[in-house]
Amino acid sequence: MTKDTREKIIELAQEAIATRGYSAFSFRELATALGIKSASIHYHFPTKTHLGVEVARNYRGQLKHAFDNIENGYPDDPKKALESLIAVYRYEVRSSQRMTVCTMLGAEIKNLPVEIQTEMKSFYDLNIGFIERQFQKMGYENPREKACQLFALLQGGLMGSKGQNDPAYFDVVVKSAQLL
Amino acid sequence: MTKDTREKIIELAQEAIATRGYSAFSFRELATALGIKSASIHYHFPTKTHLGVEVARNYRGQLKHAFDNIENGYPDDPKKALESLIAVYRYEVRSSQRMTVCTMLGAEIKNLPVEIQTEMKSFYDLNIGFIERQFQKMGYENPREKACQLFALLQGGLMGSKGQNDPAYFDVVVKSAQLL
DNA sequence: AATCACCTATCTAGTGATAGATAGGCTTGA
DNA sequence: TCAAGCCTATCTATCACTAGATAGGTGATT
Repeated sequence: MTKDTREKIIELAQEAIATRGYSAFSFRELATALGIKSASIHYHFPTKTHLGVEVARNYRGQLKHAFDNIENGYPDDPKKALESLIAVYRYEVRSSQRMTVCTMLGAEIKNLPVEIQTEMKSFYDLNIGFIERQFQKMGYENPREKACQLFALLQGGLMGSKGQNDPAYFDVVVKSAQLL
Repeated sequence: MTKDTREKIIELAQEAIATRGYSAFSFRELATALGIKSASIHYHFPTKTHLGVEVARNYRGQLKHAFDNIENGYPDDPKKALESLIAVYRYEVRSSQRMTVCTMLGAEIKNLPVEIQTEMKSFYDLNIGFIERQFQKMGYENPREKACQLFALLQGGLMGSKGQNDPAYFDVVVKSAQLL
């Protein structure tokens, strides 16, 4: 019951961060959305930094979980696994107003409390690690490098689609990943 | 003399936006840096939106100017022209705390006044247009698509380098552009 | 040449709104 | 009974923004 509130706060904060950024969301706005008062959010998270860190950790967990699922689903089909990842991004491009938490916090990084800055590295490690493993399975010679390249393409493609308000941009960009 | 103040405000605001974002910079901080009062900034720019639009326009002008220079310098060497563009990004990666104005405002887009959102499209048109022209000169079959791909790579590479605090990431990412 | 009107660029002092944060009290269920 | 969860009420700091004043320069009229 009460645990729910805490989780809902994290969920809403995550959505807000991915959509408008860390510095642009407020306790009051989350509270209003939840039908409670901003003071009550401080009960669960003493400071905005605490909440931010928790969102980051939560996001990290979701990432890990999603990657585990994909890899369990396609243990011997790395190409399908990569396509699943791309499909997630494509879905975000087409159906949401959001960036990725990783992308948004990455852009804002110089304006974040150090505790959150620290979390950033793990987002990249998870994403690139997942991609790298697929490329390994595919027998590529420089799986790590290729992974960095694909991930940059995904991030750049997502950002560009939103910036130009053109979902097709993402598809065009990702097309070049067919040189996998 | 006095014209200078206005220009210095734009300059400082641009730096602040590229570093920490539109929603994270304040009139007071610019004023303090200039040794004046925030009220004086309102003399030059009635609202934050006005200033933001002016920064965007100014940035657009700088972009255009930089691209013109490169194209005049290498009218018959599109490869060198592209290398010049990449060198600019590489320099930003290694020597500054900044993102690009285009990258930063792109991430924040859902939190920007519409007047500034509108400017975004022109950043992409300029960047991608420049790259496309070089690919045309190089006789590529789908210069526009290739241009989108390279630009996404540059944006993603810049963001990733900052997010991981690893300049080498950019170099690794851009290496894949050697398939030009 | 002197005066009057206006402009530029800044100031002081303040507005109301909102930010994150805190102290202390009420309510409810185990 | 007592702690969890949320409340009211408030604080301090900062936000963008405004009103009104002032000092110094420009320029035209007399």
